[in-house]
Amino acid sequence: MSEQMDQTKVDFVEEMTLKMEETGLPRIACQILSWLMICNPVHQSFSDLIENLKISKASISNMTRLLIQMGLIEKVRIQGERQIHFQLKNNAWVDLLEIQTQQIFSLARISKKGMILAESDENVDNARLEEMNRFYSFLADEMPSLINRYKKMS
Amino acid sequence: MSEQMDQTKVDFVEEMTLKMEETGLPRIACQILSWLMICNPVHQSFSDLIENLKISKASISNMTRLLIQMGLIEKVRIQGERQIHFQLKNNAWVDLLEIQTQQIFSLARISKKGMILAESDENVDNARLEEMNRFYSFLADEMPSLINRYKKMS
DNA sequence: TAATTTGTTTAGTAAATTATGAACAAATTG
DNA sequence: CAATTTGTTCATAATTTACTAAACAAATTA
Repeated sequence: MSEQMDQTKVDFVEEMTLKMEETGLPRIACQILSWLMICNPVHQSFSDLIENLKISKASISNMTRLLIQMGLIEKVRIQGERQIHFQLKNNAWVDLLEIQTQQIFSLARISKKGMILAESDENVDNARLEEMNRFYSFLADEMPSLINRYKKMS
Repeated sequence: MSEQMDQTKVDFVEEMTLKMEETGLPRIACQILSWLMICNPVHQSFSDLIENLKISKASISNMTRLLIQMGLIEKVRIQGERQIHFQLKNNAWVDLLEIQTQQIFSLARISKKGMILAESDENVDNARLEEMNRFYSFLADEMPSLINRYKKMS
């Protein structure tokens, strides 16, 4: 029973890891993140991660730092335990989308800049830059309120 | 004057390329895409791209194929010209977001699957999977209508 | 303070990706 | 049909990234 559940967990980690890798995140970061979705307890030490994911200490050090920088996980101190523990942050996924929304702002800004530059050149057809800017300006407007709408749901 | 405008274009291509590279797209694909935002005429041949971007024929062949697969650009035949030409597709950016929305569907599905698996194990705290699923289900619901709202704008 | 545990950093390797020149194939022209 | 142009594919070079083992530093314990 415990054995069987472990296999189920391995499968889940593998599936979620594969999907997350598509975003460009390194494999081991994806494995750690996926494991932290389903582990028991919710916080895991270096040795927990080594044992369950079969990865090196160095990778854990590096990839947890990356995930912390991204705002997806956090370090926690557990009463009576010497080792550092890691756990998924509350609101990790919302925070991630908020960061990605910054890219949308950048693309709106760049396309606007291009429009202004191209306006002074009558040989350049501005339609492409205008369409890009119209779209990303729309998203830049809408994403924050979309996210707020989610946050206000209880 | 033409010289000066060229420099402005080079700067735009460089800035947009740097930003697009953050998404993980190869540098040359980003350069082609950026150039196709501002070139005159809007369609460009192999030799146009080689001349303006200083990149190899082989890279153009490979990276345009990638951009076509992504739905961002298209091949066009120009009346009286032998060479294939490439141009930015209409609605490229909206189409791109629609593809990215597929990822959201996947994450909603995976987290749901995890919830179901974890329910049968009383030792696993389901809160993390539930939060992830609540968020991506929300987005999976909302993104299509957000995109439709944009499409209906005139 | 010596011994042990814990975590980071360094250094090196393995693997994957990106980009190119050259060979090749296909189409067009004279 | 020979010569030229056009675009793809192949082989390889260059770069980057991911990962680990081992060295190291810091903290804890005995």
